[in-house]
Amino acid sequence: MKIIIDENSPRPIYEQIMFGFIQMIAFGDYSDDEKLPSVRDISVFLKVNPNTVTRAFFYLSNEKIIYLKRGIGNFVSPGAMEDCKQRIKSRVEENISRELELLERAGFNKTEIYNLLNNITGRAK
Amino acid sequence: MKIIIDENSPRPIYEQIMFGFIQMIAFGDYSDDEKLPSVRDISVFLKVNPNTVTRAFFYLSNEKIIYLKRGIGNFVSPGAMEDCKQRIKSRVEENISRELELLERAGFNKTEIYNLLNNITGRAK
Amino acid sequence: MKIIIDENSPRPIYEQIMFGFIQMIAFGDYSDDEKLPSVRDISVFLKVNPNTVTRAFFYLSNEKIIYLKRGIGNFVSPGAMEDCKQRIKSRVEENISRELELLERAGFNKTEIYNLLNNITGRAK
Amino acid sequence: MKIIIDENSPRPIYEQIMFGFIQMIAFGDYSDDEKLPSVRDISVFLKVNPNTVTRAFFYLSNEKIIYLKRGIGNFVSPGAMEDCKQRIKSRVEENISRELELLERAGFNKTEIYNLLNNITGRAK
DNA sequence: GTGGTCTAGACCACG
DNA sequence: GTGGTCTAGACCACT
Repeated sequence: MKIIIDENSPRPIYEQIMFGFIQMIAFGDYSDDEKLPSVRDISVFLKVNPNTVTRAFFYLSNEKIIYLKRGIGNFVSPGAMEDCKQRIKSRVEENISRELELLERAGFNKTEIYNLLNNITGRAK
Repeated sequence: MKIIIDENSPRPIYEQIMFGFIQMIAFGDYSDDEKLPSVRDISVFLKVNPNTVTRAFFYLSNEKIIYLKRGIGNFVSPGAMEDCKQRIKSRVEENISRELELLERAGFNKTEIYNLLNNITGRAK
Repeated sequence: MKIIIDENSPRPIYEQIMFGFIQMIAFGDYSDDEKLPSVRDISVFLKVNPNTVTRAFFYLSNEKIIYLKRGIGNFVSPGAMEDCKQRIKSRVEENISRELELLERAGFNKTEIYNLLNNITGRAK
Repeated sequence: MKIIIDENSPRPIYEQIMFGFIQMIAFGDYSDDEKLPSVRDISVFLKVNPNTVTRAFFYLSNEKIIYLKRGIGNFVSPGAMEDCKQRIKSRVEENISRELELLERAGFNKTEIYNLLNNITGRAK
């Protein structure tokens, strides 16, 4: 369970949980039709109210990333891994595009933008 | 006035306004000690509650980007342009870093990330 | 065995099973005092927890549609066929009435409702 | 406000509220872009917890039947009336179809089904 | 004053 | 033991 809750983040906790599972599924920590931990276990582990976890799971099942078997638990939908990777990819693309646009609108020129990007990826290596 | 309010964005409206001014100042639309439009005019123009504009200005003056002359109006702080460019730059760096980290944690490899970035900057040309 | 379980239906599985037997008895698939399949066989066949089948049978025997001989099995109560047909009929009447009321309350007029009904029965032919 | 909560219904309260608004909008009680009562007011009126109302509104806005203006309230989406009528219609069609199928599978013949339908619509007149 | 989020905790249906 | 629903009530961001 790789989720770490940042209580001070402006993002709601249920969203952090939700995204945590998207990441783990994309990473392959849970495979198709594998059972996820129970709502109660997660809530204890993350020190969070069960309702908050339920909410996260609700969104995930709404998005068909997980499915529910009544009285049994929540399971990873088949094909969810690819779906999650795709979601993350498009989210990232969108956000980076927006950020770069912002630079342009603020008067940064191509070279400056290019350097900035190099800087970031260089650090990451 | 280049600000466009997206009511459906999860970002608060006051923040959109605030950031709009940061952008315009960075771009050079307003120079040092130039008077900004009145709260009232802005609120009418953006079809927004005057309180919301006031809040945006409150934060901006808190950040020393603008200053208030009571009874007269809000003015651009000297040196605000450079300050705003810096703010935008570091914000962008931070955000892009975070997004790239996310890709890594989701199991994307260097090549995939590199291609994705190329894709975005390519499109922007 | 004509029962098909829809795991995704909001209706509980035990109810689907229960209603499946009511249907089969009404249709004449089982006659008075005939032995029903064992809980175990049904649970295997439907890929369902035996408890769930037991619960369905419990309600059915509560309703005097079937009766239990301990250690032997469950049997169709004499006269159950007529009973089941009646149950189905009144259930259907009730439900259709409710649905039509709903249309009225939503502002549909007599003609629209008439057409809608025709449409459905037409299709069914 | 035409909603009446049936605490004993198997349907969750939030769903009853949700459907109540769908009905009222379909009926024309609220028109495009009209503000709905506040969550708090509704919760007081229906003697229900505010969270429950919030949940109903959440689903409605998910379905684009209403939209939210932050800090102001919930509003009817333009075109929601037609949408709601359509939703009700297809729901009703689906349910009635299912009920009639049931009759057939239970061994009722065309004439019996026809009479039953006549009976219901006759009563309704 | 508006809705959004969260906690604490309860009860219930289901398997 | 599993999740679904609900209450009571709190705090917060936004307008």
